[in-house]
Amino acid sequence: MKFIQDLKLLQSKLREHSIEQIFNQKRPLPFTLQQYEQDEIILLEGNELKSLLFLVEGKAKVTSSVETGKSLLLRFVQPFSIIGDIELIRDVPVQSQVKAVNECLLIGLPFDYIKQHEMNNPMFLQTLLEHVSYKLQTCTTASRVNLLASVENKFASFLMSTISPEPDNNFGIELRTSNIKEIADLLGTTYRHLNRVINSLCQRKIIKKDKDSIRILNWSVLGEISNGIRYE
Amino acid sequence: MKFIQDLKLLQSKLREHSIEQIFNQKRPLPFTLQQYEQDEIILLEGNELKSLLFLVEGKAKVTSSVETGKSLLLRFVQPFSIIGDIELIRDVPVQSQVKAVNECLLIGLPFDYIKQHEMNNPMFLQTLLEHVSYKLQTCTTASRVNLLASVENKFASFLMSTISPEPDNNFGIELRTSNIKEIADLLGTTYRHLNRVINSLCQRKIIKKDKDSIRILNWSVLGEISNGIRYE
DNA sequence: TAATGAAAAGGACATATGTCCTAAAAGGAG
DNA sequence: CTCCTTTTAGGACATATGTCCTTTTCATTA
Repeated sequence: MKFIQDLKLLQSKLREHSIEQIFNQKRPLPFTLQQYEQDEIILLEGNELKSLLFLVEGKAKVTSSVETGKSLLLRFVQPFSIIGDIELIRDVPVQSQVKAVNECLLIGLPFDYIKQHEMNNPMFLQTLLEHVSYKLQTCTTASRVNLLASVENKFASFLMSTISPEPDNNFGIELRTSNIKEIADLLGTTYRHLNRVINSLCQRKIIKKDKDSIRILNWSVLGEISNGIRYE
Repeated sequence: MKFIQDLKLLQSKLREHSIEQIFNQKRPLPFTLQQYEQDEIILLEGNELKSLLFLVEGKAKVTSSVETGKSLLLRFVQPFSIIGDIELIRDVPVQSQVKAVNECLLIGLPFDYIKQHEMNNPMFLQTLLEHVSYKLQTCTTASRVNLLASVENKFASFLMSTISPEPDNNFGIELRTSNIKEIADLLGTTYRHLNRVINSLCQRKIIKKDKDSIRILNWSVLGEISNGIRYE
C-alpha cells in the first residue's frame, strides 16, 4: 500500500463520490488517499482496523475464511463502497478479508476522528446505515443462494462477476488461471471438483481453457447457468 | 395478531428495554403494543411493512424463502431485537419471514412517524446501526458456516437453539414433530434426508424419537455435533 | 539433452444428499 | 373390526462433491 500525496486527486475523488457532504465540514477532515496494487491485501481478518475506508476506484474481493484455511467469497465491491463499517460500529477486529482485484484507490478516515466528531452527525449515520443495510440485504440473499447453488452455478457466477464484459475482446475474454486453486477455495469447493466442473463446461463449449486462460465462448448460456447470481 | 390496549404493560416494556431513551421525547410517541400467538406469522415476505417493530417478549424465527417454496432458517431472535430495519432504511418490501415460536409481544412504531421525526436523531440512528451491523456480522458468519456444516451439524444446532435448556425436564425435552418436513425445509434439506440423520442420531443414543416428540438424551454430544453454531 | 522435481490434471473410490417409489403405520368411515 | 385413504418411514438408486493417490506436464538445472 502506498499513501498518495495528491491533494488534487483526493479532492476530485471526494467530489466525484460526494463524500464531503456526508461529513461535518466545520473542520478540515483528515482524509488519506491510499493506493493498493492488484492482488494486494487491503484488510486482513483479525487485524485491528483504524480507519474507515471508502473505495473510490478499482474493484475488490471480500472473503471470509474458516479455521481450516478455506475461504468463502462473500462479494465483490466497487466504488462507491464503504469498508470497515462493522468494525467501526461494533469495535471488532476485521471480519472479512478484502483484496484488490485490480489497482484500487481508497480514501481513509480515522476511526478516532469519526468517533470524536461524526457519531452524532445524522447525515453520516444515515449513509452508514444505508450501506450496512444494503450489505445485510445482499448477504441474506447470498446465504439463501448458497444453499441451492451448485459449484457449477457458482463458478459461472464467478466468471460473470470477474471477467469484465467489456467488448474489447468480443468473443471470449481472458482470465489468468494460475490460481484455480484459489478460485476453488473462494467457491467453497476443492480444486479437484472445480476441475471437473471446468472440464464439463469446456466439453459443452461454454468456455475454453488454454494453458493460462479461460475464455468464455458462450456468454449467454453461462449467464443462464449462473442463474442470475452475481457476487457484487 | 391482537393489539393490546394496556398502557401499563407498554410502559413497563418500554422501560425494561430502555426504548424511550432511543427517541426524541418532545412528543408522545405513537407506540402500539402487539401480541402474536405461537406460530403466528409476524412478517410475510414481500408485504409492505409500515412499522418498525421491537420484540420485547417471546422468541421468533426468521426465515428466507426461495422460488421453489423452500425456505432457509436465518436465525432466531429474542428480546431486545429490532425487526424491520432494512425495510425502513431501504424502502423495500419485507425481506424475510418472521414467525412467532411462542407467544410474542412486540412494540411497533410507524415508519411515517420515524421518517418525520427520528431520521435525524443520532441516538436512534446509532441504535439502528448497531443492530443492523450485528445482524450483518452474524449473517456473514452463518453464510460461512452453511458451507461447511452438514445437515447433521445444522440439525444439532437447530435442536440446541429450539429446545430451551431449562431443567424443568431434566433428561430430554419434548418437541412436537408433526413438522419434520418443515424443519427439513428450514435446514435446506429434504424430509428424506433429515429422517436419515435423525435415525442415525437415535441409533447413537444422542436423541430419542417417539411418536410425537424428540428428546435429547445426550446434550453434550449434541453440542459437539452442533459445532458451536447457534441460530440466534 | 537427460534427469529431476514441482505443479497440474485426472482416475478411483467414498460420502452426503437428492429423487423416486414402495412399504408400513395411523386414522376414519362404514 | 375391516377396509380404504392419508401420512410417515424407509429402500434403492442417482448425483454432487470430497479424498487420496497416480499420472502427466512443464520447467529447471546439471
